[in-house]
Parts: sequence; structure tokens; C-alpha cells
Amino acid sequence: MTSAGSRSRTPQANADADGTNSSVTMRDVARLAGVGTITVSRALQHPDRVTAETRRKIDEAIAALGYVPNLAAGTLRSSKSRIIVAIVPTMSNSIFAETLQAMSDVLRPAGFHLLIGHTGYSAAEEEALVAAFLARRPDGVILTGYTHTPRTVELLRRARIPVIEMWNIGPDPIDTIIGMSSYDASLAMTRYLIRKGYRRIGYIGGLLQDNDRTAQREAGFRAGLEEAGRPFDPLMIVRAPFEFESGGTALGDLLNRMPDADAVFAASDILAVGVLLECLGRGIAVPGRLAVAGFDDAGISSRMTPPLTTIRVPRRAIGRTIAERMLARLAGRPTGERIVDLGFELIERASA
Amino acid sequence: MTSAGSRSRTPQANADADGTNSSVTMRDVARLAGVGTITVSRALQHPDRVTAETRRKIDEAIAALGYVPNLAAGTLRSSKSRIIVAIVPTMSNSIFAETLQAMSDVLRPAGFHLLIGHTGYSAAEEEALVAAFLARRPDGVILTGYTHTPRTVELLRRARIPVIEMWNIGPDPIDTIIGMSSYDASLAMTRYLIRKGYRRIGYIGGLLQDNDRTAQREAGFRAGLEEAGRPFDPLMIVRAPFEFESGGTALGDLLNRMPDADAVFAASDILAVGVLLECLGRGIAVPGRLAVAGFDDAGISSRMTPPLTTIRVPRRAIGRTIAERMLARLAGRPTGERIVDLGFELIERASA
DNA sequence: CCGTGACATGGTATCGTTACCCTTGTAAAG
DNA sequence: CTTTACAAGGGTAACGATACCATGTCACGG
Repeated sequence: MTSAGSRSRTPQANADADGTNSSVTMRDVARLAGVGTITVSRALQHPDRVTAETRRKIDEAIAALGYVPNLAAGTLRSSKSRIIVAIVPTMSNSIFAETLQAMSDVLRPAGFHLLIGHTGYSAAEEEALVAAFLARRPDGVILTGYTHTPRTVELLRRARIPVIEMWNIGPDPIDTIIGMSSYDASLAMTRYLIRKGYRRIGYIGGLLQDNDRTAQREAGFRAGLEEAGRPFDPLMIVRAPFEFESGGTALGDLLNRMPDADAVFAASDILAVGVLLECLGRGIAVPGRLAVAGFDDAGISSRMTPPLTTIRVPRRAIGRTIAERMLARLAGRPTGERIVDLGFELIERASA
Repeated sequence: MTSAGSRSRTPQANADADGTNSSVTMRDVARLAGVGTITVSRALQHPDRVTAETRRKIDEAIAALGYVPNLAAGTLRSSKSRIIVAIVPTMSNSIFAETLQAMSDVLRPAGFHLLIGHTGYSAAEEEALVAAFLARRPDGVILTGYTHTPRTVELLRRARIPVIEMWNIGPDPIDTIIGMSSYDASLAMTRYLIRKGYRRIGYIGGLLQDNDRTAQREAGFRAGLEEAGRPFDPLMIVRAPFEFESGGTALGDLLNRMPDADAVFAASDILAVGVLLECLGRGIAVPGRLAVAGFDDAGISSRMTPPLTTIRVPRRAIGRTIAERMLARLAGRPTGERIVDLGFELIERASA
């Protein structure tokens, strides 16, 4: 850089090479627009409370200076961060990813940003995330499921902000819980399989550790068997992580223990698709020799041969509803019940 | 609440029902621990710069008061937010989700939080996201691909923070670009198919709008044909969104235009799996009648019948490498080249 | 002609933390 | 025993925005 290039600058003016200042504040905008800083703040927060002419001058000054507001300062003063924390077990599962996207699509236009964390299905990790995120003073928190450590609940109670638990309906929400009942859905599918005449039904479920959704699904299955007077046997159950790879392996395990099974209910479409592909590989006729049912209605499920009978869960609706409810709460608008059940749909296709 | 319950409280003390104050500050902690506020700050930021005894007293005071630091204040004063912004086209595609998780797994233990946005494959939306997120004064920004609006680039340049573009290597990074070459990979797959003797190769690609990854893949395919002296014909190409549903439909289109095709290269495993399932439904033998190759090596690909020949992309490694690089930059440690190519692997399986 | 009130705008203090710089105490060196 | 060096800790100001309250202006009715 030549010395001539900086000849007209005072030493203090930390101007960039392109002439714009690297730390333009509201004060600078106000000065250029010939108004007070507070008016700039108002023009940005409540445009209708300043005259069109003032707004125009301010907008011009902002553009000329390349002003970018500093939300850290605003958050500190107003104690409103416009951050919503969302914690999911994993982002890789497209179910959660779609719910998060739906939430984001509603929250962003309203000026809120989602701070996302994933726990890897660990309540202890969830606690650590909540503790760390609360330091950002979020305006609201969204958790997955209703299984949390006592300290997690305590931290959230003390934060005195809206907390919405999602996906799985439970009896005693921290604040509000929005989703559907995994138990009801699983029970419905089990009844359906029994009604269809399957006599020896195996179950491939998810891991139960810190996961009330998989636990409810398994409980719903057992309840369905028991109300039909079918003996329950632990041998009928295999548990595996939700990966395509484990569906096939789990089917192998199940058939070793229960060679006479005529139906399999998998607690996730990821597992169910793995099962279908394994059947294809082994030459097991579906549903002739073995019926297969899933849970989630993933994108691929309807394209399988045979198409998969499954439970459709309102994943986008859950995200949207949660976000709208959160916005209503934060705006002080009245909200309804503390427990919102968005239901499910049993999709009957050819596989079972 | 009974009046007896609050008898010992001063009017100003906004104590909660459980006795803890809803806005405990560092000053309160300092007072209880019998030290200055600055010492509390040091104990939290640089634990090795205070004695073990002081640290213990402070830790006890923090626990007793239920103190939660206020990062907004810290950010304002230190102009370090410990926020990293990451922008992806979509979170539903598990490719991006896994990269984000890998980044998060490295960043979180270092005290950084990921602020995630999704653009829906729109450069204009990306610009809006960047503008909005910069108000949070992130310490770094991670973008997908190298196709951005001029204003996006300008905003990021002015922010004077590390910017890492990811996934697709391009010639002129804003700052640093880490990923692999979609062009090279696509070219390699096309050469492979030609070498295997396929004569009429169709291509099912993604939409090109604001997406340099799909563009490079298509360009690599064309280059592969041309270097082998094969005539390129626009009829050989079908474009569809990356959904399982569209793979099958796209195959139908392609076979209408190109009934003599003996191989299909799909620019994403999601599409390729859709193609395989469609073949299964239509009774098209793979690879006998039609070979199928994909791109991404999704979890399901190896479980298909036949297993899918594809390009394995280092999705977790990309996330990890980006996060490590970002941390190194922010710590002032030296970093290497501005363009980091993590390569790819052609996985030969039975489908092509 | 003046009081009244609605509206637009401004001055000043403040949010909770950390940077900067200083004081104190103690141990090592001479 | 004094000097030097360094570690531990503290006082004060400042980061950039908004809340609170005050002021000025103008239209309108009595």
C-alpha cells in the first residue's frame, strides 16, 4: 500500500482500503442522516414510527456506510436475542431435518434465528447443550421428546422462557408439548397387522437409551399384542440403530430367533427399507412369506417394491406449528392447550 | 404467594419463588466469592490464570447462585461471538446434514456454536441469510459452493472474518475453499462407464440453478463423452430435483428419449436409488439391460440389489477439516493452502 | 389566542462483560 | 537485605444498542 493512498486519513479513522469503515455504528449512521441514534434504532425496529422522509435519509446513510447492526448490543440492552434454540438427537435423520427446516421457514421471516444442537441420543449431552446455549439468552427453547435430566429441566425453568417439547406427546410437559403419540401410532399399526391376520409378528425397534419415542413405539407394540391375547416374548424384539445397514442385519437376527415370523413391524422406515432390501436379496416374498410395516413414511417408502405400509407423521406440520406457537408466545398472544396432538395416519400400501 | 413468603426480601430483589435470582450477574458471583468481577471473568475464560483456591470459591458461588453467563455482553465487549455461521442449500439432504454434524462435533467442544441457515438452492436467499447473520457478528462463515451474488461476496469481504466455501472446489475462493472436485469425480465416473464398454450413456442430473456442484457434474459428464469422441446430445440429459420420487420419473423420461440407453449416470445416489427401484418395478435387469451409477455413496446405496456403483465423497472429513481449519484461523495458528481438495473415491459395485 | 394532545424525535443512562492498565505480594537473584 | 521479576487480582472505562423520559411541533377546538 502506498503512503499516498492514505494521505487524507486521520490516524484514528480505521477506514478500510475501499473507503468503508470496518466498524460503522448506529451513531455514524445517525450523524450522516442528521438525526439522533435513537431515531435510527426506531427506523429499524418500528419503521412506522418515523416519517417516510426520515426513513429514507436513514436508509441512504445505511447504504452509503455499509452499516450492519450489532445484535449483541441490542440483545444486551433489550434482553431480547431473537434466538430460538432447537435441540434434536441427530440432524442426519431426515425426519428431524425436515422439522427443523419447517421451523426455520417460519421463524426466519419473523427475524428469529435457530441455534441448532444435536445430542446423539444422549440426555447428558442435551443437558450440556442447554447449559451452553442458555448463555446466549435465547428467547425460547425447543427440545425433542420429554425425557430430560433433572438439571436440564431445572435450568429451563429458571430461564423463564417458553420451552416447547416436540415429536412425542407425554403427560407432563415442562411447558408445552407438540407432536403425536408414538404409542397410539404403534398400537394402531399392531392392531392393523393383527386384523390383517398375521399370527407371528416380530418387532424391530430403535435403541431405548434416552429415547421416549422408541420406548413408546415398543410399548405400543406390546400393548397391541396383549390386548389381542397374544403372548409376548422378548425374542420377538430386536433393537438396532436407525440406519439402512442395520435393518438387514436385524432381520437376520429376528429370523434366527423367530423362524416362523409372518410379519415384521419396524419402528422406522429406515429400518423397514433395510428389511425390504434384505428380503429382496434373500428372495423372501413380501408380503407373501413375510409382511413388512414401517414407521415415519420416509420419501423412499412409497417407491419401494412393494410399497411400504407405514405410519405417516406430520413432520413439517410439527415444525410449523411449533414455530407459530413460539412466535405467538413471544408476541404475548394467547395460546391454546399445553399439549397439542397433531396425530398420525396409517398408510396402507402393499407390503403388509 | 403469601406475604409471609416474601417478608425478608427487599422490593428491588427480583428473586424467584425458589429463592434464586432470575438475573444473576458476574458481579453477584464475585461478591459471594469475595473477589473482583474481573477475576470471575478470568476464572471462566482462562482457568489457568487464577489459583485453584480462587477457582474453587468462584465455582461454588456460581453453583450456589445458579449463575449463567451472558454471552451477549461478552460478545459486545470482546467482539468475539464464538458463533460460526454455516449456510447449506438444504438440511434434508443427509449429505449436508452429516457435514454439519461433523463440523458441530469439532466446534462445540471448543466453545463455538453453529448458526445454520438453508437457502433452498437460491443465491438470493443466501445473500439475505448472510446479511441477517452478519448482524450477530459471527467469528467465521461457511458457505456451500462458490456461486454467490456479488453483494454476498462484498458483505463477507467487509466483515473481515474467515470465510470457508465448502464441497465444491473452484478456482477463485473468497478466502478458503475445502472440498472435492465434482467435475473430476464426474469425469472419472464417465470414463469408467466408457471403459466398461457401455455405448449409450444417459445422464440424470440435478437442477443447475445457483448450483455449481450439479453444473460441474454435468460438465464432467460431457467432457468424458467428448474426450472419448462420443457425440453429445442434449437428449441424453434429464434434470430433476434430488428426491427419491424424481429418480423413477426421470428414468421414464430418459428412456423415452433414448430407448437404446445401456447405462445411466445419476448425479446423486438419491436419484440413482430411485432409478434402481424403478428398474425393479419395470423389470429392467441391472446391469444386464441397463447399468446404473450414482454419486455420493449414501447409506442405502451399498444395500441395494444390485449394490450401487458410485462416487464416495468425504462428507464427514469435509466438515471436520473445515471446522479444524476455522479453529486454527481464529487461534491465529498458521493454515495451509487456500484450496484444499479432499478427493473422492470411485466405488465399484455390481450395478455398473 | 391559548390550552391540549398526538406525534416525531432526542438526551442520557444502562445492559453485563472484558480490555487496559495498575497494585500488591511473594520468590528468586544479586 | 535489597532489587528485580512475575504471578494474582482489581478498578475503571468502554463495547453499541435500546429503555425511559423529556422536548418540540403542529393541528384543532374552545
